[in-house]
Amino acid sequence: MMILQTQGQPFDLGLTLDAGQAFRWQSDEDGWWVGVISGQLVRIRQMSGGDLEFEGAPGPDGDVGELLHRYFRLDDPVAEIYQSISRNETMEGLVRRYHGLRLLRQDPWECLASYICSANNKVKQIKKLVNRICDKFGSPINGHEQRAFPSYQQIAAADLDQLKQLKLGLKRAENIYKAAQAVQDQSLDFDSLRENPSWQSVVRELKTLDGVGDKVSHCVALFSLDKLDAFPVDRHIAEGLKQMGRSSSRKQAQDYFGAYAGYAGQFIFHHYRTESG
DNA sequence: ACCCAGGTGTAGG
DNA sequence: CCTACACATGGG
Repeated sequence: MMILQTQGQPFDLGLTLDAGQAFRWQSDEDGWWVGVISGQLVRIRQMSGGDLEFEGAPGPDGDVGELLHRYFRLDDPVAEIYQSISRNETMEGLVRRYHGLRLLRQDPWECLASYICSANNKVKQIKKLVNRICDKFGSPINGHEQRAFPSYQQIAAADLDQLKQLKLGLKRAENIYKAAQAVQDQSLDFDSLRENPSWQSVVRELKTLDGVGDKVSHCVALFSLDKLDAFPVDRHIAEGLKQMGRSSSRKQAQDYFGAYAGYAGQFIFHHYRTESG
């Protein structure tokens, strides 16, 4: 059993994993969470002091502790971020109430494909679709029931008809398939998008894909490409902004919240999703 | 049966 | 810039 220290910083594992940004985590008994990161099965729970206890075999992408540290964005200046997004009393309240809610740094391809599935779906349904994709096309993990999220190479090489048989709805099978081709032929390059400091150009690139509009492109930029000023607006966030007495225009909200707007959005989303407005 | 869901694309003002 | 609507699927 290994320990990952959170250094006393605000970090709530369950809140973060259950806030509708990643779709493959399952809570076990006794507060354990099971998920797959970089093709590696990980079991993790938060101890009473706040530190994280985890187990998982080190894989080709290195030490699991380092993977988790990266995945959970433990380097984020969270105190500064929470202060920065507390721009009004409502936000102060949300930051206090959901103290320890964090953004994740997900794999861009998995994030993109998952959020193509997210359009006009409930979180519970998105989880089902994503797990269906894994069960059908993902590589098995050494003797576990779970499978990895399929690589873009695996999806690009898949039979489109088999992908369609997963009943993903709308044109998601085609759109995910075409997105995988784009990543494979490097017309879409996640590494350069991550290095690009401008969320605008990242969003512009992502939106050239079918099934990727304003909302999904901002989610991918925020949740996987380190664009913390990206600001996805879905129906919950639009409702939250309205109740905050603000315009639900994405751009206005983004300007209002500033460099860490995406963090603000996650608090708003979580609150108005779970409290149903 | 009707309504909704972390929207998108298209068509028409 | 805006609004209106169809779209596939499953759950309440």
